[in-house]
Amino acid sequence: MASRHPLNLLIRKLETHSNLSEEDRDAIRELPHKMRTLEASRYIVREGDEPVRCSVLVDGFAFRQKLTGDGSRQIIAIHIPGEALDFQNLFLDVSDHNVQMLTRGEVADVPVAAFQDIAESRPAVGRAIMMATLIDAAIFREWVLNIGRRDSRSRIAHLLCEFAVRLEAQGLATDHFYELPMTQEQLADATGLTAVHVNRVLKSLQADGLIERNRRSVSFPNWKQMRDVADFNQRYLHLAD
Amino acid sequence: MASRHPLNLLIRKLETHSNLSEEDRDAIRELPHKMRTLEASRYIVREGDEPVRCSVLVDGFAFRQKLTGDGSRQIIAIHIPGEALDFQNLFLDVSDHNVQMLTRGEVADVPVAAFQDIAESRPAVGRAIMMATLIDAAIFREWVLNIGRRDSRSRIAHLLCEFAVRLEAQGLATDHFYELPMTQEQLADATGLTAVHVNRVLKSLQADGLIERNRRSVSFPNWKQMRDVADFNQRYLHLAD
DNA sequence: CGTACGTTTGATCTTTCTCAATAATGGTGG
DNA sequence: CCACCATTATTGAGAAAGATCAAACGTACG
Repeated sequence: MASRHPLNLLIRKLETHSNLSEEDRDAIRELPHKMRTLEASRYIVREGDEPVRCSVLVDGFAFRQKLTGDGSRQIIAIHIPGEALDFQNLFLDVSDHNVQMLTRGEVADVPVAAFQDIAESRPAVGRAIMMATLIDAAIFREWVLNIGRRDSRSRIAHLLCEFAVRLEAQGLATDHFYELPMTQEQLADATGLTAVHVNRVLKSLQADGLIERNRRSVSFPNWKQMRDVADFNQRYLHLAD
Repeated sequence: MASRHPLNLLIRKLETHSNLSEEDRDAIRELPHKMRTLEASRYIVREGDEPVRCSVLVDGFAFRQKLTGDGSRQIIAIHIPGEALDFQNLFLDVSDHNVQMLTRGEVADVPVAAFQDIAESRPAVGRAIMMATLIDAAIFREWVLNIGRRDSRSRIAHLLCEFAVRLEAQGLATDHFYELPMTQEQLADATGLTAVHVNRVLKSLQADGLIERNRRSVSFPNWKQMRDVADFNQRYLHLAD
């Protein structure tokens, strides 16, 4: 059944910002690929690697990460199902950062050449891939702003909002409610803060009725107010409609 | 004379990470373009704009910038002559950030369609443009790390090192000596600090013999040590050789 | 020569970090 | 199903980095 195809999520993702024809979609489904199940924290790309294949995240979550010389970690991006993890390195000789699984999950490994072929033979697909890559860059830019110029409260709120909107766009959450697969330590590495401080900010957001937490799930009783606190404007995500 | 051609700098830039043939270079020189002289702080792209042309910086410096809701500014990237300022927006409908001149300078405006044509008709050029875009993204990632996880001293040192290496790769500086066209206020907006603190850090770097300043020019008496303080590793710039 | 902008300095305040300890949670082997 | 262990979350107290406020000093330029 077509809806079970592992690359359907990639199609859905590409269609949040471009238009594809039925033939384009079929061509994507016909991409050769091999499924792999990966444990949490397993590396998918390591700094210094030459890119060999292109992995599409099918199930679970992943993140990009860089380390400073003294070993502290900065999470640069979080990836959700349907997103390709290697477009950023596809045309470069060596990877300049790491990509790791955040949770247990599955990836579909597609040969680089197959992606290059489809991008050439189907201009709409090529354009969609280019756009997805540029939107990743737009998210990096927003993260620079978030970490450089927002205080810890807005910063964490912004991350939570971004995640909510991206999950909903991808059909993986509704009503601003979702499982947040990150520990407070990881949240800290994503926001340039410490885990202790993240804990305090989360509690304060909760005390103010801006978020509700239960285990790892999060929801926003007052989305509008939350968006204000987060200074969140989704333009940079370039979602259609 | 060919060496005077304004797009030669773009060619030089593209050749720091890809190979182009003589025909590719000629085709770039034949791109239709119109020169404009712009004053410092003049906007080239504004958030919300639809991209219409693609400007290549020929002389002077420019920067990318985003603002928070309460008006504080984060500089996301600095651009030097030879770099294209609109690749990041070329395939997206609306710009999600601003691009402004840092100093007085000149840009060559190239019609978007001309860039798309050359990218299609000359695969090596298309690939070089793609790579330049991906390297911009790699620089954004390093900035996230820099702002998120380095202290103010390393942070500023890192910015100064990056600038030195990029200028030298582009043939615009030698021996780790250059004119830094930024005020301390702008340096602060680029590093997520305040101008006052930037001033203190610069003085301290100077006191420790790591930098020498004279007006706006900077040099590094001890590059190796500077690189250590900055935790600077140029891999993310993906320079050939 | 005066005005605007950029730099420098001092004093004080805040945010966030660090260190340390305790509590909760989840998963595992028996 | 239970006891145990490792990880994650929570809390408090004190320290530090960097911000803020305010003023003085330089410099460039009309």
